[in-house]
Amino acid sequence: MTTPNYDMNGIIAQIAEIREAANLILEKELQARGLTGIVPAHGSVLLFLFRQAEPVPIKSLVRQIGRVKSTVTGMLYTLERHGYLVKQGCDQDARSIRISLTDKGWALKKDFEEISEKLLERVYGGMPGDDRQRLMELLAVISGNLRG
Amino acid sequence: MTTPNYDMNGIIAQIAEIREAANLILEKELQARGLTGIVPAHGSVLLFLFRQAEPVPIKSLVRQIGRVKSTVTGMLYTLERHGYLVKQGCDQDARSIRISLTDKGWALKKDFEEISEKLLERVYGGMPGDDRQRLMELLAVISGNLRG
DNA sequence: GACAATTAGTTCGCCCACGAACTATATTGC
DNA sequence: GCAATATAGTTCGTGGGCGAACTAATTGTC
Repeated sequence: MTTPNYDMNGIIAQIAEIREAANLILEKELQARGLTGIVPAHGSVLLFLFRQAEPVPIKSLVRQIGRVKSTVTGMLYTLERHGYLVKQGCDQDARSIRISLTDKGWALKKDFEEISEKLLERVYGGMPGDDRQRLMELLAVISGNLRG
Repeated sequence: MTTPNYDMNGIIAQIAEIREAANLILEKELQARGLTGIVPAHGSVLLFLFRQAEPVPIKSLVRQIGRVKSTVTGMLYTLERHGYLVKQGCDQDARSIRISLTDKGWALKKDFEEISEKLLERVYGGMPGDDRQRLMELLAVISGNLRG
């Protein structure tokens, strides 16, 4: 269960495996902290909301996090149901709904930062700084190749 | 939709992005070839079945591909429904179900190989061989760090 | 041989993820 | 002013992914 074994396209399989392993670690850490209802996929939503001082329309969230509207609708429903955020109507535009974190939501910020740092340490381990740098450069190249 | 933008843990975000981009390319390629009902997640299942000369119990598939039983049940249902594989009872063990590719399933082998190669070229682009090697080494380190 | 413990698979509930269709409001054009 | 169009979100159907509970058959034990 922990280690996928399909050896299709070397790198891509390797990359998929790393991503899954990282997600697993995040899930465990969330669980260890008793943060129910939060899953790794919520990370991008939370990170975005942590940067907002005021309620923001869902639209701007969607624009930022690289997820489709309907997916966002679902995640927001989950986060709202667990009391991490609230929705409110907008006076200027009746179609728009503005979302903001509750106190319970803001309380995640510290956990988020701590968990992120912890994961990062775990990922790199004792890898030297210049190797880390090189790795990021090479990944950036690949990312660019796929984007083009 | 193409470029997720959450910049949480540099590498992990980068890795997640690459994986998603690769999946997107695979989906497009599958669609371009008219291979309906097949999604990237089926890759590990197919790769496993391509290596089997005879019907194999689901159990051994589960052991190999790093997915939980219930997930495999679902994927097999999909692949069966689309005519890529068949299930048959086992004489020795009435609990066991043996699966095997149909002709339509075996026909995927060629596509699979071509698409894999194409993706690999796309991923690496003009990256020199020693850089590729170095990248794989560094990824292996990270993979090891997460596994431990 | 009877009963307990394993094992193989399925089912169910929950979640992310997508696209297509839909509702309701806002804008634009004339 | 009003019809056409664009925009914000939701809903629905499909599918992967997980864990927990369940069924049925097998194996182990006494």
